[in-house]
Amino acid sequence: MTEKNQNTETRILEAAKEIFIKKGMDGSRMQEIADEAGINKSLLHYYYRSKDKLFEAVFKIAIITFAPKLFKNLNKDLSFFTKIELFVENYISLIKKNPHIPGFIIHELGRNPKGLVGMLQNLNIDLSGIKQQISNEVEAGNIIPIKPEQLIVNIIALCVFPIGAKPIIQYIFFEDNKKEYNKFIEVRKKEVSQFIINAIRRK
Amino acid sequence: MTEKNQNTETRILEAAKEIFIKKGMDGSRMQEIADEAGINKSLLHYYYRSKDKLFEAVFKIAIITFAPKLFKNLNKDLSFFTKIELFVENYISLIKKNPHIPGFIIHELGRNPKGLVGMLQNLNIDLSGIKQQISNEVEAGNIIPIKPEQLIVNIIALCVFPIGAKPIIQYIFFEDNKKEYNKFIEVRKKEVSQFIINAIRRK
DNA sequence: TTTACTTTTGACCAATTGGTTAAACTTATT
DNA sequence: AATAAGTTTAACCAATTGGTCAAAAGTAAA
Repeated sequence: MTEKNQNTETRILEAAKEIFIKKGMDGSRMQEIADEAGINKSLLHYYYRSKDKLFEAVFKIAIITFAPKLFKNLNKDLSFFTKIELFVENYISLIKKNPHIPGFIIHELGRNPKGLVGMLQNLNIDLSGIKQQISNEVEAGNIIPIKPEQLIVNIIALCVFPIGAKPIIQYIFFEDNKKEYNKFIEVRKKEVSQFIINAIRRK
Repeated sequence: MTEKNQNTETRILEAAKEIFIKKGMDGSRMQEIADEAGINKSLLHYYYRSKDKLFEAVFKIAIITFAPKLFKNLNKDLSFFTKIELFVENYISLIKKNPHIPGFIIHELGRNPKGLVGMLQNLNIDLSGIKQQISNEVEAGNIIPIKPEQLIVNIIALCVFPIGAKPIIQYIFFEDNKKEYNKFIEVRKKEVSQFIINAIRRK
């Protein structure tokens, strides 16, 4: 693989990511992706044989961006609540940089669950560590009784939804004022973790 | 308008709702909608002139289903926390019956914000009542200081996200076991409101 | 330079898709 | 029954789209 080859392949993937994640599989055109990458449409088929193959590559990237290093602070020597604070701040920042990814994943999974859910298997996401830690905190009486799945989903919901649903929230609450909305999200980086900690802390 | 006309028009709208909300504007075919409604494709254009017009009708229905009677218990003579409990239970039940609507709205708004956000104007959603009530509760010292927008978004996020993201959650947490996932959602009808109340109640 | 190989392009194709149109069929009115 | 109006259908069309293919352009080795 020559260097120019690599460049082209990367440019294609970057362009496909941009278009697919914004418009979805069905709303994206191979020609548009080629234009975005600044190449001939035939080259798309030269590197990735079909639209489906190209989409698959982008979908994997989206999942990896969305699902992953959530728990990079998990093994550090920090209190449970501090970990929550770090996670919330990191995750909101991450989603804010890729605001279309949640909607993209949800829409595409709803459209083709069989084909795409299977793709998750390759990424073997392991939550046993964090689940165990939550159970420990419950047993130690540091937090109220709560199923690990419920707490994890709550945390992710509070981080992801407000950014995924940006257009509605920005319109309904802030009269479509982008700056007001951004301020709203910035505030959440601190407040969401306090909200969560209040909810689960033993009194 | 004769009765048969009404029937046909209704059947078309029902079919369009089914298809559009599941597959999105770009992924839906007029022929498929016609088949679903059991009529000839030309009839779609006879009642709704174009795909866009038909989509617009469906999108409005989706918004109305999603955004609306959230606050039907708002004016009853109940405590603030009881209202939250009622709202959470009602809203989760509502979304559970229409699980594709959140993803649909988010995806379509992301695809065409200019055209569709404007459509929200017609529905003049009024949150001033609930916002005022939250402010009152804060001032009365019944709940911790929190901006009404933050609390409302938190509540909706905790209700909507776990159902909108069903395929992922069902796969990651419950090995794609539908019953386990359903139990998970049922539990949330009670637990989410307790989570919220814990988070905001003055100690 | 010649040869062999990869990369890139333009021209082209078959299938699909939203939409049109004229004719057939219903229904109500006279 | 005849007329007029709305309703439904089949056949058709132009445009778009994913994909193919052979030729051109670039690259490296001989």
